[in-house]
Formats: sequence, C-alpha cells, structure tokens
Amino acid sequence: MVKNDPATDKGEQTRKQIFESALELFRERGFDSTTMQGIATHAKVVKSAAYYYFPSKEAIIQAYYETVQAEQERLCAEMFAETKDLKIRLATALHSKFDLAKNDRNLLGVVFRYTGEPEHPLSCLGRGTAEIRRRSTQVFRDAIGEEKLPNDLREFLPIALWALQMGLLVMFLYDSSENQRRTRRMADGALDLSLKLLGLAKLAVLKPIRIKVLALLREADLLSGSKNSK
Amino acid sequence: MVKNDPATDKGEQTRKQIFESALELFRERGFDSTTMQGIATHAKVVKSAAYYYFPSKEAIIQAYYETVQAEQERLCAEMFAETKDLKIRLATALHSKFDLAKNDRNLLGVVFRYTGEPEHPLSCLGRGTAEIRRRSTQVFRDAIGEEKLPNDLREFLPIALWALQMGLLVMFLYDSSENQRRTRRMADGALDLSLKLLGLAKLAVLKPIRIKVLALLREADLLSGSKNSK
DNA sequence: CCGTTAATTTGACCATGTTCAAATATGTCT
DNA sequence: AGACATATTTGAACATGGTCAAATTAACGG
Repeated sequence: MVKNDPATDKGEQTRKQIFESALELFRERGFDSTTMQGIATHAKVVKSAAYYYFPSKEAIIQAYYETVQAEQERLCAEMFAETKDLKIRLATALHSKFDLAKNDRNLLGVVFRYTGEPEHPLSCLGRGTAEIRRRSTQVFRDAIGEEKLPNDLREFLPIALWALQMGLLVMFLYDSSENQRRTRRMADGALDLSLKLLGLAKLAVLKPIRIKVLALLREADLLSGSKNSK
Repeated sequence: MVKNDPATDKGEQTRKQIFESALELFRERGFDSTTMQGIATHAKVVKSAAYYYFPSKEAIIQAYYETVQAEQERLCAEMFAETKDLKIRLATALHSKFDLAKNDRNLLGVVFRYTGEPEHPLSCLGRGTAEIRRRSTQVFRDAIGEEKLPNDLREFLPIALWALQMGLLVMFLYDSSENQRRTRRMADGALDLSLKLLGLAKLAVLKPIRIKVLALLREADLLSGSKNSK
C-alpha cells in the first residue's frame, strides 16, 4: 500500500521530509541524476520508506505538480475577487502557473513523460490524472465566471484554454529567452487573439465554422455531451 | 561508439536482427515488459551488442519511427504524382502516417517520452530530432507544391500542418474507437476547416488577425526568419 | 600472405529503480 | 494495562538498463 495521505502525524512528517528532500535534490542536480537512495538519505529515512509514500520517482514530480496546481487555485481565487475584467482574469490564469514554476522548468518536464502512453498512471492525458485536469480546467471556468456567452462556447472555452495552457507549458520548457519572455508574449498574444475571435464569433461568415468546430470536437469526444463519451 | 549505420555487411545484418527482434517483442509484450536481454537473446547476440547498435532501448523506437517516416515519404511521393488536388494531397499526408502505424500505437507512444525535456537527445521537439522533424514538414511542403499562396502562408502552413499531425498523433494513441475512426474524422474535419479558413484568409476582417498570428509565431521563434532564431 | 587498422563481439560489472516479507511502532478498544 | 489492528519502518534482495575494456574478427595496403 502507498500513502498519498498518511494516517498519522508522524507519517505526514515523514512524507514531507521525503518530498522536500526530493525537491531540493531535483532542483540541485536534476531529476535523472538524483537517486532515490540520495533522496532517502537526505530525508534520513531508508530507501524503501520513500516507496511507502511515493509509488515511483516520477510520482514525486506529480505530487509537486499538484502543489503548483493548488497554489494556482489559491492565487487565482484571490485575483478573481479583485477584478471582473475577463482579459485580466484569463491572463492571470495563464500566467500564474508559469510564475509558480519558473524556477522548476527542468522538473516540470517530467510531467510530460508518459503523454504518449494512455494506460500509464502518470500519463498527463490519461485516467490517472483526470482529477488534476479537472481542477486545471476549473480555474478557467472560474475565470470566465458569469461572462455573457453562448452555451456551446461556455463549454468549449475552458477546455480550449486548458489545451492552450498545456501547449504553452511545453513552449515554456523550451523557451531559452530570459524569463521566458517569448512564451509570455505568446500567451498574451494568443489570449488577445482568442478574445478577438470570440468577438467575431457571431459574424455571419464565421458562424458555420464555429458550429463545425464544435461539432467536430464533440464527435472527437473532446467535449462532454457527445454520444461517444462513456 | 555506436553504429546507426554499420560499416560492414555483417554489421548491417546484426543490426537488422536486433531491430527486428526488438519490434517483434515490443509488439508482443509491449515496450516496458520487453528487456534488452530478451531482445538480444532473440536476436542471438549478447546484450552489449544491442547497445553497440542502439544507444538505448528508446532509441530502437526512434529507429522504428524513422522507418515509418521513410515509408510515409515513399507513399506520399507516389500519391502526389497522381493528383494535383490539394485537399487529397494533404489528406494523404495526414492519413498515411496513421495507416502505417495503426498496429503499433503502443510503440509509438514512446516517441513522446521526452517531450518535456528539451536537452534529451530523443526529445521529439529537441535538437536531436531536428532532422526527422524537417523531413516530416517537408512532406507537407511537397503536398502544397505549386499551389498559389501568399509567401507568409506558404511558410506557415507546413509547420502548422506538422503541428496538427503531432496533435492528431497523440489523439490517435488515445483513440479507442474502432480503427481510430474519431481521429480520422478529426483529421478530415481539421483539414476541411483549414482549407476553408485559407479561403477566408483574404477577407478584410480577418486580414489583421492573420498578420497578427504570423507575427506572433515569428516572434515566438516558431517560424524561421525571426530575429531571435540562431 | 602478413601486419596493421578498424569494426564488431563478448562477458563481467555497475547503478539504481523497485519489490517484499518481516519487524517495529503506534493507536484503539475493552 | 493488555490485546489487537493498523500504520510505518526496515534491510535484504531483485530486475534490468547501461558501461567498459579486452578479445575477436574482418578489411586492406604492401
């Protein structure tokens, strides 16, 4: 059995020691060059204790990603209370994750390791990560809030924004410009463009396209409410 | 030293044995449950011989992906000689890779393992895979051929189509519908839409957006010709 | 055919992620 | 307190990806 959530105080303590030792070493030497033995030693436990709390080395990164997610939720909730301006809210949602992770770009890459392996419990698109994905889209749903929107777009937008964020996150990892300026600008530009398009969405020429896009995504099971979803 | 291209006949033979044994076992038991020892034994060589020809287990998958790429180039060249119809040519380019890999979806996922790790030699977006990426976009460039197009779009399209294909490839891996019908339809739909948009691209209202998109991508270094590329 | 060089093959070895059954500590109920 | 259950800790082992220096084999110029 594995303890994501230890039952006792001492257990929680141990888990925290291991988690923090791991992060410290990952940051210092990188993910691959850090050994479980090293982590355990640094946390003053024995190697197999680490496996009592984390099913694998990658799972520690996953746990880290969840702390980032939680922080983002906190930050965004705070900011969303301050302004009703959609653009600002969306920009906050997009940028906050980058802000939180900007010093851990090497760690974050591991989150994508099993992207191409649907059955892997840590696949960032798989079953095992559905919950954190839900939380991630929820942030965008919250950002959109009560904004006046047709129903189909209200459903579509958070998922599209989540996808945008995932894409930008990859770009972020590869971005060698100082402070990831390029990714930041791309985020702003993409947002700007999306909002412009949203404004144009009711345009006559574009209406059939919008219908088509949504139908396509629905059939592809990328939006809920499809006949295929199960 | 590692031999991607053995110097002697016998070497080539050995490499082939190892490669084919590996594929056979991967297909039979999956990537992770297949051991290098098993591959070597099946190929009637010793384990370290496998490492003489392939730097890592994942590198065998990379080699497999290259054979798929080569096949796609052959197939497409053939089809491109048959018709000048842009839509058919692009559909061929998109679908051919799926056709070639449809029985190896579990293998193909490994190609994405280092997506989030820019420095890894097998990162599908990194330096080490630049050449195969170039070949992959070249197929789309060839598909577009002599089609009348503004210069900026001519530069942009192949890259966008390559990105579309990568995205669809991931979807393909997750697609549980029989024969990956959903991904196929998505490909057709996306293509249809892209061509419609291409037709609309000259529309007055959309012109500034098109300019903006291209400028954004150029700044992000996703298109060549940027001041940032080096 | 001989010697030299380069290509290939070999087996022994290592590092490390992961497993597991047993031991110990901790909490809980009576 | 004592007994029982549950949570945690432990150390010993394993499986496997990967390395390496040495041995063997092929290629080639003279």
